[in-house]
Amino acid sequence: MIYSSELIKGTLKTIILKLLKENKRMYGYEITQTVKEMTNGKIQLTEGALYPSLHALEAEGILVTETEYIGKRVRKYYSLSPEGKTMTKEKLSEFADFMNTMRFLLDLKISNA
Amino acid sequence: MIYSSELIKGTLKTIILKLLKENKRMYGYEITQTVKEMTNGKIQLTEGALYPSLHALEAEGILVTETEYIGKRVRKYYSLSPEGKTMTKEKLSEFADFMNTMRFLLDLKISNA
DNA sequence: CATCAATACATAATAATCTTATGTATATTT
DNA sequence: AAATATACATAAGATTATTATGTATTGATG
Repeated sequence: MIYSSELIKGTLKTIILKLLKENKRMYGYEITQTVKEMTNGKIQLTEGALYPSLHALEAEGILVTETEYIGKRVRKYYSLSPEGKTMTKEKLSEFADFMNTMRFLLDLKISNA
Repeated sequence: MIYSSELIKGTLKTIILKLLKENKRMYGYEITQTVKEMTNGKIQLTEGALYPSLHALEAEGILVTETEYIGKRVRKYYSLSPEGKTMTKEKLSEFADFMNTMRFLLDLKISNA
């Protein structure tokens, strides 16, 4: 089962920031694979959404990049700038609050699995 | 504090369906006020998002309407069609699953407040 | 060894959805 | 009397995602 796309809307940047917080630096393809594995395939980020989002975050100064070559193939690593670290804390805190609000609003049961 | 708009994206239909499940029938303005009250102002649905969404759900046969007059002022009540009730169960189940996935992915703490 | 799948980037056209602004009108509060 | 609240609606613009396409290298499979 893959979630309907509207559900995932608006969560992409939060996911990127959290993964970069935990893993110091990651490249685009690695992010898609990590999310896919961690969610058992339930969330599959598309390249058409991911790359423009990474570029935007870089342009905003939230992310910084290092380009490396693996053989002849380019790999672009992203990591959090100082402002990015601050923003990540804020975004995660806001998201946690939002989830609690939604859980209350929709009267959902908590799974502790 | 009001949540950043991107966070709320994609949750509107789920909220509408859940409220109509609990309250049998509601009108648009009532939905905005109820959500505002239940979330202490943290989620404020805008009319420009709500009304088109209600119209779309009606066109899909998910919602049915009854128009009433309160004095000279029109009020349009929405309620779930049989298909709407089925869809509501599915959407809420999917959303609960999604929340658990996101909570795991972002490693968020659970508030039982 | 040739072909397919996976890795790895990027972007453009289109679609979907939301924000912001505007419009109309009635009812209530100050 | 004027401002605020109630109650609907829609249009222009912005944002963000989907889908499709493009390029190129590397690894696996028959």
